[in-house]
Amino acid sequence: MRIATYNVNGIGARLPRVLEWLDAFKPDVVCLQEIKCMSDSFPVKEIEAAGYHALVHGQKGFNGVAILSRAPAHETARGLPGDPSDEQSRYLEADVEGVRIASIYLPNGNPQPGPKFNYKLAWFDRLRAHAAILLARERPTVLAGDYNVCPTDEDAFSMRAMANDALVQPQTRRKYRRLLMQGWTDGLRARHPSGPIYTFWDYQAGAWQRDNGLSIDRLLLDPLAADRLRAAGVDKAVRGAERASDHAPTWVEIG
DNA sequence: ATGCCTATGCGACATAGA
Repeated sequence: MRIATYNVNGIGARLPRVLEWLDAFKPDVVCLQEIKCMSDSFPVKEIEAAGYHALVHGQKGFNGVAILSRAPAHETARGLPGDPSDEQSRYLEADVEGVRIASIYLPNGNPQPGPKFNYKLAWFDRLRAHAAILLARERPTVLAGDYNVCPTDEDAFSMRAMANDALVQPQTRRKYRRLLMQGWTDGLRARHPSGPIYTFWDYQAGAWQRDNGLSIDRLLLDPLAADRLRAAGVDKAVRGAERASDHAPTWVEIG
């Protein structure tokens, strides 16, 4: 079973790229982030024609997550629990063929310090609280998404360029590390333990051409899913296409 | 030191991204 996460940066602009990629790589489950549309504006017809079911948690203009799956998906959560006043669509969760899968769009948090950074850190705390509940179920679980954190210096092309960015701050890294320490395995790093394995390249300053990337899209596996981990990777070539997202699809294969 | 680029919205520039 191949599970992918892909921040598409607007499904309206990205649909041709997504359909090409689905046809070429045929992932079983796809967690999308930044669809940037309302749920009823999502191109369900086109996705279904490509052979996928679609669960959509949208929002006008910004954010928005979805889960695409070849097998039917049974929704288990819409929105991250813990703050009823949070109206941003950044979390969707479902069971697919016995695997609990979450599509996560963790807040960016820039500029820092400031209210957006505080929101990011608070969101991280809520995610950790919910993740503990998922772990306690002791069922195969994959938390897939754009975590908006470079966990180590190796996950950024330049620490000098990123020094003031919310993605590399010690507070951000601490939250991510605390999440992992609950018992999650970072599937991408488990299969690529050292060196750059970027998943994002900025549109600006020729970042793609210079390979100035960041590694911020990850899939976290509970112990049962981690035991079944076969492979992990980044579909880097997708980033080089015309009108590409600034993120590349990132995936794990579990047996 | 700043902006570089891209997507969206009821738009004619602003906001957000990372």
